[in-house]
Amino acid sequence: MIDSRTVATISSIEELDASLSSAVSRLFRRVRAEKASDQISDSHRSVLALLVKEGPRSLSELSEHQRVKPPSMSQTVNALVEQGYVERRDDPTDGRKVILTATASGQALIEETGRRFHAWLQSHLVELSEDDRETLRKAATIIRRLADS
Amino acid sequence: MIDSRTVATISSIEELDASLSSAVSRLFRRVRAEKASDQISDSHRSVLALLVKEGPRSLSELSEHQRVKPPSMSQTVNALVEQGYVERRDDPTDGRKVILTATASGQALIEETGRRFHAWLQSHLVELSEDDRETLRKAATIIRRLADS
DNA sequence: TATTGTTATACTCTATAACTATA
DNA sequence: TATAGTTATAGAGTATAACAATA
Repeated sequence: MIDSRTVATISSIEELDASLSSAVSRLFRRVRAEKASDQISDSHRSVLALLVKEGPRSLSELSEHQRVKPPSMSQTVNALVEQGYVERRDDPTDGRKVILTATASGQALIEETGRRFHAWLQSHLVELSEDDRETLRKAATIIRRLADS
Repeated sequence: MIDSRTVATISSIEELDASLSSAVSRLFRRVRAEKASDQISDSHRSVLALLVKEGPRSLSELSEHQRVKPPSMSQTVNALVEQGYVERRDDPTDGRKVILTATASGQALIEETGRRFHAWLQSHLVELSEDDRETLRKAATIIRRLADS
């Protein structure tokens, strides 16, 4: 049964949907623009950041996590190894596998990249009212739940 | 001067930054995954959606809006014209310009794409409490302000 | 001269197919 | 046989450089 209250809810959900989609998409583009002033590409940084934050991984683990095929990840890893950001060594327990580890230089790069973006976002967050920040805190939790569901 | 209260604010802003960055990034990836089940690529759809929603544009207007160089946009537009989603005609008032317009087929494609994604998001939004939706409404406004600043 | 757009060419990231080496 | 990874090759999207046409 659809009464007037249900109709109001549907309409407000469509508006929320449109508003939220647009806002998130704009923020994401802004994030990308900040990151773009970097030496390293988005996909390379994303792999390097995973190795820095979550430790060594095999090639297939990386390719699954980034949702690319193994040959693509192989190429990405090659570039990172050549640039000295990642070290590749054989897995002693399984000769088919390789273990990819971020080097000190790779760690430093990720920290610098993060520092720059977060400096941008934080400088804007600090200008908000505490009420607005509290709203964003709650929203982040809700958005994360939505994205993971 | 940094007192204990300032320190507390800095720390909470760092946490909000981390939490918000992560949540937005996850939602965006989820959005992309929904869209990926499409015939048309992300960059092409983005251009077509602009023409559908905001009306005819010149090539340089499109390239500026999407932040790509004119030759790249020229190629994107070529593909959309070949597929029948966009019509290209000369600007009667300025012989250098071209006017790009979405065709009926292009409009239909964007509507279908939107329908599918919004169905996903809306189906999740209706499951939230009204309080959570109100939080998201406020957050969308704040996030948009952040992204545009 | 400056602006609008196109063509030619190259680079990056991704994919599929075919292969090697190991389990 | 199945799994982990690499090499070869191709396609999509982007860029720069050089160009043509118009203002």
